Amino acid sequence: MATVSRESVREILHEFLAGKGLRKTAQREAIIEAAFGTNKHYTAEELLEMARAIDRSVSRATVYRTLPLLVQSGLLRELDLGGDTKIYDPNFLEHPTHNHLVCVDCKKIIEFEDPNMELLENCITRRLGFSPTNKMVKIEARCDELQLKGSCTKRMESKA
Amino acid sequence: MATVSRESVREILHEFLAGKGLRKTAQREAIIEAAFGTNKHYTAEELLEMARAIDRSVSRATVYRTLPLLVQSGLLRELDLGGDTKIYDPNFLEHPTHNHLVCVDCKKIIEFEDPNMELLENCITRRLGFSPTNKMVKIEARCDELQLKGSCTKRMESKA
DNA sequence: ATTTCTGCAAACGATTTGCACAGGG
DNA sequence: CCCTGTGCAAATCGTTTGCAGAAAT
Repeated sequence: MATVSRESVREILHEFLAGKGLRKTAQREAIIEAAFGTNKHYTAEELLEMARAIDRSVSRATVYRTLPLLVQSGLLRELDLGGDTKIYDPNFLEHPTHNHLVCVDCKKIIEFEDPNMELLENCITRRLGFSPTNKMVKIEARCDELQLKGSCTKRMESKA
Repeated sequence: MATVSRESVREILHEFLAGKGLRKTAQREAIIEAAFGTNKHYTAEELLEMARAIDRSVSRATVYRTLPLLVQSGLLRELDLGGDTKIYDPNFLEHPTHNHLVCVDCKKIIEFEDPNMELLENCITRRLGFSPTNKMVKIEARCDELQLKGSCTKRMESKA
């Protein structure tokens, strides 16, 4: 699935940080490693756990301070899928135009890409006088399980 | 703009509340009056102010306890447009399928309806095994001002 | 009378921030 | 060395909740 190597991500990030006069620290390295060592979504708290598995000294504050940097770099996407926790998605390099479908009950997230949607988004956005930059579409819906059984199996295991 | 009368809203809501064995109180009346006395979006805090203008005794807690009821009734829509504050939209009776476009900078919200988008949403949603219920699309983009001047006039006056 | 509602203030949970020290350049 | 980065713990901010009294049925 990952067509962009971990190395190039690290490289891009190093350039990005260097360009901003930011330093290369063990904690940031660990966070970066954790952030792009998966292609699953995660919360800040989950990223903290993952980063700590690499470097025990990483603190919550540093994760929260580093996340905005990763987002600014363009390699990480911050998703507001409802709920009180932000979700981060490391899959945008490979699928820059993908969107999200979220089950209203179990919050299961499905990523999808659709050229028609892409096209239509652009049309609508322009028609309304906006510039189609940084678009982001979320569709809330009911997953099959919810539709059939009235509740979702995944409901308890989901974190957001 | 408002084709659904305030009276029918009140009626529907009374039935809804009665059906749940809920009581009709002065505070709820004030909140309902405030919530549907406008067709603009508002936050919980803003609704509190509006409701207090009608009945000074309305408290923040009651607003927060009443909002979910109004949402359940189907007359009020809760929007997660990013940011840390939920936004409520009383315009869904008139425009049940409308979506939102949000400026990434000034957070200006534009409502739009588009039959193609509607159709496409349904197709995609079904294709992915979800049921097209309770859909909700948000497009983040840059408004004209932001694009041209690099910042938005509305930036300071916007609340969310 | 019984049960739901309410306001108040304390509790909450995610995120942010002030501070003094640690550690890159 | 200088200045940024860090962990810690306290602070925020929107929202939720426990409680005792108030009001609706």
